[in-house]
Amino acid sequence: MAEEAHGLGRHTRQRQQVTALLEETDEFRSAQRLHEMLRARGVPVGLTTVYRTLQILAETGEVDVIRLPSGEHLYRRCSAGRHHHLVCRHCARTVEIPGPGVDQWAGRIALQHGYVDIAQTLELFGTCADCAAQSGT
Amino acid sequence: MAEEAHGLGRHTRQRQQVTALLEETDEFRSAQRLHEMLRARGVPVGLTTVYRTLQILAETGEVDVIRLPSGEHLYRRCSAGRHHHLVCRHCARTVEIPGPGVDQWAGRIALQHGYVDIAQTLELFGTCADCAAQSGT
DNA sequence: CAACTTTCGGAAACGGTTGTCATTATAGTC
DNA sequence: GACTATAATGACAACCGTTTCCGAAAGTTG
Repeated sequence: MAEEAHGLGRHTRQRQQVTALLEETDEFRSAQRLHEMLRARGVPVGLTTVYRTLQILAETGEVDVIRLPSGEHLYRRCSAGRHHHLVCRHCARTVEIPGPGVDQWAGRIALQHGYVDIAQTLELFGTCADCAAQSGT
Repeated sequence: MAEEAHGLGRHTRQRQQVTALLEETDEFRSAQRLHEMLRARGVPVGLTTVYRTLQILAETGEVDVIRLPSGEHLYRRCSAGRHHHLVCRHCARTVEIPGPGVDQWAGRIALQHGYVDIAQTLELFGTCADCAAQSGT
């Protein structure tokens, strides 16, 4: 029997590389960027595979996903616990915001209106101190 | 001198039709759907124009916009005051949630981390009572 | 090692949205 | 009412991140 500690099925070289790359930093990065980075370091992996791997990891909750206003998805290794993100819209620097309170609030609201199976999308976008300083002066 | 009560520039037949259609109901509808509806009732308007008009209306805060997980945008005439939406993921029935509290919370968090110029995206998606009853039984 | 199954990955398709640009409509001015 | 500068229109093509297709390659099992 195979070890299924992760949501992925088979233990392939490509998937290992993707997850390894995600482990390296906390930055949110797009699928395309991750693909680029792997190619740059000589790992021959297809863009399709990167997308698929990230999709699986996202479904099983092993990575966090946020969606930029532009529509592209950014991925990052997941830290434990329910939380939201405060993301710099220029450099993507991210701060994690523990947000159990928002969940409760959402659940309460939903119940009041008879809605079930609630999902919420809460992300905060802003300009971080560094980026503000650069463009400001 | 022209009347500039709205954010739109010239007062064209097409833009009047789009805004008029938005006034009719509170439903969230996509640009494509609005376009379809206008054509169906014999108003010859281009899809591009509908997109552009909605974009302007959204920028000037005259319509609310939400983004579905699929990436498509839904528009609806705006009601006054800061608020969020509880949207049924099946029928798009929407309840407005007054949410000044979330704004304050977001502002406080952002300040703590030195972020400025904050924008937040908070939408609640769920299944409304009717839709839940239909699929459940 | 052989047989079987999953995964890979290049290329093409997708779908909502935006850009292009010649044509048309609008709103001040004469 | 015409005239004219200028903004808006709209058919079509381009965009762009993402997904699908499907034959080839690699992983897994017995």
